[in-house]
Amino acid sequence: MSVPLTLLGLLEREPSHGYDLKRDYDAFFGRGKPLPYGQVYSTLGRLARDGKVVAGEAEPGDGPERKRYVITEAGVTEFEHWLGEPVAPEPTLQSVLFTKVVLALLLGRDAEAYLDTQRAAHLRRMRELTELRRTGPLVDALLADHGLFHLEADLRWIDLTTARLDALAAEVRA
Amino acid sequence: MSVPLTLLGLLEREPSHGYDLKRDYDAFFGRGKPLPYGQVYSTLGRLARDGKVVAGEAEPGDGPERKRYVITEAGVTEFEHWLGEPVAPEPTLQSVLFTKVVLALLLGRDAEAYLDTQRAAHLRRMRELTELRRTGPLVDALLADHGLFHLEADLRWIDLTTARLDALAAEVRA
DNA sequence: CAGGGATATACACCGAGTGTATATCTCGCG
DNA sequence: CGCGAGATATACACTCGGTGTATATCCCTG
Repeated sequence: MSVPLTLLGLLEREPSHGYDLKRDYDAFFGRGKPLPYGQVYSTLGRLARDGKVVAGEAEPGDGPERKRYVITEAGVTEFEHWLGEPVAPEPTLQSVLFTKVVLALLLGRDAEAYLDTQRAAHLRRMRELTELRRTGPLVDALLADHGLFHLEADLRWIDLTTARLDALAAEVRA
Repeated sequence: MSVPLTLLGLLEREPSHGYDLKRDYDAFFGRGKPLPYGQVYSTLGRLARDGKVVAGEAEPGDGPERKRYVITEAGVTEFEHWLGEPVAPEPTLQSVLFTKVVLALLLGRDAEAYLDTQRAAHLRRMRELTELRRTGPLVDALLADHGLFHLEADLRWIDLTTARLDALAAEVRA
């Protein structure tokens, strides 16, 4: 999820060490997918190489030595620009669901059965997210809603595609 | 989009060369994002290394030399399994939209302005996709619908988040 | 027969992601 | 007192996916 820019944003808040950045990232954005340490330091290394941040000398603090990273002017500029720009909305028109359906049709497999199991998996996940939405704090609720809306979108597409399966098969085999 | 499995699927249809695989992939799945040659051959190399396909000797045909790739039993098994399994529905609960909103709030930027420009970008893209949906063949229409459904999902989330912005700001700063 | 376009593959490089190793400090417990 | 567990902190090696570029052959046209 655009880790370099996100770390840059956290550094814009205040200078920090890799370890703390990882904690912050996980607290704010890590829902169910914590940032691995390996990625933190390699990302910081690239940011430093490109002049977006500067790494301080290793300082013995309480605890092991650590480096303090500070964002640069170039880093701030880049981050501001990214934050202001909207995310490109569905630029590629690709989806694994579509891929599996077409491959199933191409190879004479049961595409409708696949769509059914996919629908079931989606419904299961929607029940989980509905529960999370109900019990969690606002941040979790918003993320659950985001997931739920997109799962609903998939469900609509699954139903639509199920209805069009014969026509799609004809067009694909042509 | 899971390129290795997709190529495996195309090879299950019939043995083929890298070049033709790229053409087939683009024709069926490449909508606006053709598969680069570099990725074709490196992927085939990995599939061959892992025993999912076997590469024939280079054959002089009409045209330059080419290698014919054939799927193996192991490859078929792997592909069948993948095709039957549903895609994991929204496992991570992460989204760039959410990230940008939270970072804007954390750093005292205008999150609502960002949400507005994002909404505008989405609406613009929805008009494009609506047109594609109207004029294109069924395959394009289905992909456009998939995109449209997900853009609508984002719009709902954008509106919801706009309405909750103050509460979210309070929770994030805490 | 020269050369442009289609066919076909190889290679080098980078970012992202994963796993593992390593070193230091703190604190509790016998 | 000292020793080991756990928290803190970074480095490194490796793989995959993705992008761009180079290279070689054949075909067709003028």
